[in-house]
Amino acid sequence: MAKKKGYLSCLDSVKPVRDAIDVINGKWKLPIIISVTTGNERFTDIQESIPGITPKVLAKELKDLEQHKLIKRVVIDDYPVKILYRPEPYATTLTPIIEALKDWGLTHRKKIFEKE
Amino acid sequence: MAKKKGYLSCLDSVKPVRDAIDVINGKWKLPIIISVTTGNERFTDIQESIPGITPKVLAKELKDLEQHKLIKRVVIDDYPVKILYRPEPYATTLTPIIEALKDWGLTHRKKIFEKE
DNA sequence: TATTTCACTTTCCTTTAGGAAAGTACTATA
DNA sequence: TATAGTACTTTCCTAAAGGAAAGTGAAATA
Repeated sequence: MAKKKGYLSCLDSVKPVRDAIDVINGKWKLPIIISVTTGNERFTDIQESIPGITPKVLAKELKDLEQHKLIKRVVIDDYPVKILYRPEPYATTLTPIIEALKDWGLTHRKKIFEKE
Repeated sequence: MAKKKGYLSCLDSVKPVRDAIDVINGKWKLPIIISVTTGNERFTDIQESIPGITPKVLAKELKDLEQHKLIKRVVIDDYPVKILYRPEPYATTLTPIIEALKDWGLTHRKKIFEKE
């Protein structure tokens, strides 16, 4: 019983970890975050900055990222209207995690390919 | 050109980040890692410790985790042979990342559900 | 001899992520 | 009037993840 409880309380950390991973998971989330944070604002600019992405996927991922408050869709009411995508300051809270994942991923690749 | 180079060098971090995420991604990787590190060793014990997992998925994920050197498949040559799954010390290098993801995931959930 | 346990594998099916190509509604420009 | 740009949407398709259920082969137990 004590063992089972211990296991279940460990499982409690699975959900938030999954929540976090889901935000940056998928083929295009990180490239889009990077593109927007490096200054690309227009839909077509973002699209052209990421080779291979289709407008369908970009539209869907931008909505996702907006729901997660990482970017903001800004409508500029000129004639014609402009639509800009801008990074939210909140997006920077992801940076240390992405760095940690990057570092681990780099050493892991070495670990896997080192002589057995 | 400087801008494009900047973008491309940012993209260089996408691959290692993906490498890292792939290791812990999917529905069952974390529960299995947790189950093994908390002491479950036998296939059926691990299976029973994770509600809902099927033997097919467990077998596949255990192979994956072994390839990534996070766990070890140990064959004990008694009669009958026993097969044990044990965590590798290397698996602990994941802990700070999982903790960071958990913390970010928890605050993120609050952020998303706070009044707009 | 029959049943059970262990560690899986096999087959079939559904769901989800993502790609390719075309279309759309509006505006601007030649 | 015709073409081009902007920001998408729609439809159709494929591949991969994962689930359900049954099967397998060897050894242990009743």
